[in-house]
Amino acid sequence: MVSIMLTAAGFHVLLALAGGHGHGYAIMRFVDEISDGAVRLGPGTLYRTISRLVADGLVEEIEGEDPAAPHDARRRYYRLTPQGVDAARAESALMARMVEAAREAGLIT
Amino acid sequence: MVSIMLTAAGFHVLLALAGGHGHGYAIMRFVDEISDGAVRLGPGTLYRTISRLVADGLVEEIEGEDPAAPHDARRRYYRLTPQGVDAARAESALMARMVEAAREAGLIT
DNA sequence: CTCCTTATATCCGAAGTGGATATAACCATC
DNA sequence: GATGGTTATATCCACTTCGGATATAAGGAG
Repeated sequence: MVSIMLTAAGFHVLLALAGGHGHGYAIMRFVDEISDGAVRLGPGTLYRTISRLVADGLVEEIEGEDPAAPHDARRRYYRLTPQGVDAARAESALMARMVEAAREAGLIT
Repeated sequence: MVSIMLTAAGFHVLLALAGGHGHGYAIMRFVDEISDGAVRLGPGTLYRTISRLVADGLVEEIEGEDPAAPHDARRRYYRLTPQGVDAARAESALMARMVEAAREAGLIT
């Protein structure tokens, strides 16, 4: 498999961050919710994926914290870099084409 | 990652078969085309993925061949089993939800 | 305090991937 | 009927990624 190489887990993380879910545990819950529990990122995959995305320059850690949430010293917040946004867009477009193909094949009612 | 979990390659194969692309090489070209060349299943991943799907009961080999195509003794034809259709439907629905989330996050213009 | 949930981190065996290599049938053309 | 390019399937190896277990600890409710 080629391309800008996002794994499925990587895309889930980018999508969660694009939707404003800024720290690891929130990402995990987001993925669980959006998939109705069908996809579950365990801690191993989750934090490993985040650090890979940081190393690849698609995600960066930010120092601040969510002013709307109570203080929690354990949390580490992240956001997409411009390259991360590009990668998420490209992968979203690809996925939209596949959904379209699935619809044409009668797989979506 | 949980459930009857399809890998990305596995979903691509099911999608190609649902669209009527009945043998390995045709699947490879379908994936290449639908992704504008961004995703390429090499022979290793392709044939290994097919045999895994057969072992899991999502795909089955059929003896006949495409009457519209010239005879080619090398080809091996496949089709989705009912379970394969179910899996493809479930994965398509999940993917459609993710595309929807991507759209809400402004990732699709 | 105690206990449950939230939160991050790391380790290990298992699964999956990519690309190279191999083999051979098919087809055009010279 | 030899030659060479494309189509087609199969297998191997090193590498990456995954899932789940384990560890640690802060936060919050009782």
